[in-house]
Order: sequence, then C-alpha cells, then structure tokens
Amino acid sequence: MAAQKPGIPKGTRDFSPLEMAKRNYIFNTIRSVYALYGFKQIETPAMENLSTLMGKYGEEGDKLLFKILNSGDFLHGMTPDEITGTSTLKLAAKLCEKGLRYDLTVPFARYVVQHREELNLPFKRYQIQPVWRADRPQKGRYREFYQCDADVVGSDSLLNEVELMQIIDSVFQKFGIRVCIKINNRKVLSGMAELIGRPDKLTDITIAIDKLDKIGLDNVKAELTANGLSQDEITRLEPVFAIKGDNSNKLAAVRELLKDNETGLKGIEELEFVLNTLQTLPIVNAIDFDLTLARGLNYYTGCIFEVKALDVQIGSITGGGRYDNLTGIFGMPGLSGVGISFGADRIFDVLNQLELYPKDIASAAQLLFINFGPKESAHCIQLASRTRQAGIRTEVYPDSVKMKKQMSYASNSNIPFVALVGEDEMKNNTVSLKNMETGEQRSLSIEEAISVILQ
RNA sequence: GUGCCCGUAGUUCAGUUGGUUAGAGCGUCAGAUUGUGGUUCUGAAUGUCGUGGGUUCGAGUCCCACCGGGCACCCCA
Repeated sequence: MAAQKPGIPKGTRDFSPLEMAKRNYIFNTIRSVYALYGFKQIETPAMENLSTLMGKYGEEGDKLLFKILNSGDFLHGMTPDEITGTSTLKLAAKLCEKGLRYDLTVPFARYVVQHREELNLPFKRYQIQPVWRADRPQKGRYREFYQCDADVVGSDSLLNEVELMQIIDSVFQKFGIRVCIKINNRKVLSGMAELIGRPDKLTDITIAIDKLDKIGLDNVKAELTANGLSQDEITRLEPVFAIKGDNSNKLAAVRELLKDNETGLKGIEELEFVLNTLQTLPIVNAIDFDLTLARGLNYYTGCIFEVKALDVQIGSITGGGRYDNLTGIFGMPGLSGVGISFGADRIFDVLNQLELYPKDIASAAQLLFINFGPKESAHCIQLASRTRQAGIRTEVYPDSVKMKKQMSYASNSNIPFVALVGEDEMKNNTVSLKNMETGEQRSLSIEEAISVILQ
C-alpha cells in the first residue's frame, strides 16, 4: 500500500510548541483581564443542534455552517425520490441534526436559557474556544479559529458597555498593540433608515455605508441604487456622509439630523452616556464614534464596537455589541445581553508581524541534565527531583548519546542552563553547571546550582 | 458563490526559444573535536518536478482535465 500523504483540511492549522507558547500568552492575557472584571469561564460543546444555529447569522451565515452527518444508517426509510428529488440544502437538513458552532454568542444564549434556574443574574461569563466557518480561507481568515468572548446577560445598564470598552483598551495596552476602537449604535442606524422611510432596507443600507472608506461615496450610492433605493431616498441619506469632526461634534450633528426620530435619539443618548463616562476614565487608545460602523451579525440592537489595529493591515481584531433579545428565540424573552469577542488568531498575526512577544516566551525548561550513562542518569534523576521541587523546570536527557547531540538539544530548545554530572562530580557530590548564554561553567553543590538558576 | 495567481529536496527558491545524468541557500546527518552547544571548516544524504492524459524524436518547461495551495470580491474574527 502506498504511503499516505499527510495533510490537514483547508483553512486549518497545526500549532508548533513555539506557536502554542505565543498563543497561550494571548489567551492568558485576555483571561486575566476578564477575571479582573469578575467574568467567570464556561465551555460549551464543539457541536450544537443545527436548529440552535440555523437562522441566527442571516442567510449567508447558514451557508457557512459546518454540518455533521448523522451517524448510523441515516438513509433508512427514505425513498429514492426523497434523496434525489429535493435540493441539497433540504436533504442536508434531513441528514444532519448537528453542526459545528459558528460563534460563541449563540451557544451562550442557548446555555443561559437552558440553565436559567442555576444562574445568578446578571451573569458575566467568558469563553475561549474554537469556532468553525465553512468560508473560503484567505489572509487573516481561517476555517477553524479561536474566539475569546465576554458577555453580560440580564442587565440593561450601559455601565456594562463602558466596562467592556475598558477591557478592550486594557487588553491591547497589555499586548502593546495600538488600536482604534470604533463605536456606533444600531438604533442610530435604524433611525436613519426610518428617516428616509425605508426601515425595511436597514441591512442593505448599513452594509453599503460600512464600505464608505473602502470604496468611496459614489460606489456606495451605486450599491444603494442596486439594492432598490430611489434617487430621492439616497439624496436624503447624504447629509449623514458629510458628518465629520470629533466625537461630540459628530454626536451633535447626528442629533440634529435625527431630532424627530425617537429610535435614533435613544441611540444618541446611549452613545453619549458611554462616551462621556469613558472620558472620566484612564483610557489609552482612541475611541471613535463611527457612523459608518455597521457589523454584519443581525442580532445586534444597541451599541456596537469594532477594533482595528493601527500598525497592521488586517480586518477587525475584536468586535461586539448589545443584543436585546437573543434568548427570546429559545423561549426566554426580555433578557438583554452585551458582549465582546477578541479574534485570537488575528491578534496572533498582528503580534507576529510587530514582534511584540515577551523575550522569554520560547524557553520551556530551564535546566537540562546531560546523560552520561545508566549510573549517572540514576543519580541525575534524583537531583532533578530536587531542582523541580525548587520550582525549576528541569529535563534529564533520556538517552546516553554523544554529548554534542545533548548540548545541541539544549541549545536548540533555548534551555539556559546545562548540568554535567559524571563520575568525578558524583564522587565529589557536585554538579558542573554551564550557563549556555555566556559559556561559563562552574563546579557547584546542588543547592548552589539551584540558587544560581533562580537568580 | 464569483474572479485571478501558483504547485520543483524537510524548507525557501533557481532551472535559458522544449535538448544529455534537475541545481543552490537554509536545515538534517557524519567528521575535524572519545566531557561541551551556539561560530568556523570538510564531506554526505535527500526528488513519482502535485496527479493523470495529450502534443513532440525529446516535456520540469507547451496544451487539457483533476487535485492541492494562495490572494481578492462577497461576507466576516
């Protein structure tokens, strides 16, 4: 039989030890900030019932769901006509009851409803797990990637929005990534759609507006026309594009435009509260009220956020917003939620490009015992248990191969200290401790060696 | 779902209008150095040229199909 070529599915990745060290640094940093604000961790299964996922992400999202074929003889009892006569999508619905999760927000909403009796509201949870999308991979886009979500459900207070913005600011400060945090409010966007009398076109309008800085005003207008808006309606929308200045200028201008629209004014008030409160707090990164921020997921109803890196060209690296009734679909209405999601894989790409990792990230062990033979290694394994007890990450080379090979192993693994314990050292009850960075070597007792390494 | 680019050693790539036995850097392995890595020097191994078909006296090179990878749009983290 011919040897099988190894490979992994498109859009997925293996992570090397070095990459895992870097990724754990990312996860741990985010985790520590979440914990600092009182969020508690949960996990949910990789797969959900397809009925939980379908219809939550729009038509486009449904197509991007990975579906899991039922196990067993799932064609049993189906007529040939049922198999070939229906569309692929309908057949898939019959053959697949489960799907891989597409994000962490919808499984969380499902979790909240299912465990409502045990929850202590308001419930602040965080969740760091992979999600899957059957998208075509490209730069900064994978089929399996990690999200790091924090959400609060059961509280309408805008203080939650404020704290989530603080978390975003603090996380990127820790990473050393300069970002721009954009904020908008879905109610403002709804107000604008109502203003021109086309609330039915809200999604089309927001998606078109979202592209303003990318494709320019003329192309946005063309897209709006293509989506069925009249010339007159587009003209009435146009003042929105002209709004410029700092946050308070923009807010005042939008307030003037939407002065007769209840929904829009509510959105303005929410934005003002969040932005004014943040002004009293020590925020480092720029916060920008961006009227053209829309966000694709259609469950958002209030404030929405998105974060862009200033020094790297990549899609948004964090997003979030308020969703007023996500649990309603699962039979628990009237519960509001707000949350954010850090895109760990894009942050990974940004940190790699800017080389912002801490220096010591690559070293696993701190000390390696060279193996001279069975007698010596039996002695070294005792010494290793002492150094480990002292908290030193220690390895004993398992085979008594050439010293050159063992030294290269230490060197390639970035292990800073090597201990040589041969016949002489055993007799004198010492170790020869070599500092791999300086090349300096000293004969020490094990206690002395421990204190040198711990310095 | 639409459009464009690319598949040669473990890896990054070179390979002339189609012409004999397909090359280089890095990495790997061995030695210089039997208790010393990272530097240096010497030597060695490694290929179904993505797969299958076609054109040709002759194909890594040209044509077709398939498979795989990347990028952009759409959408999104």
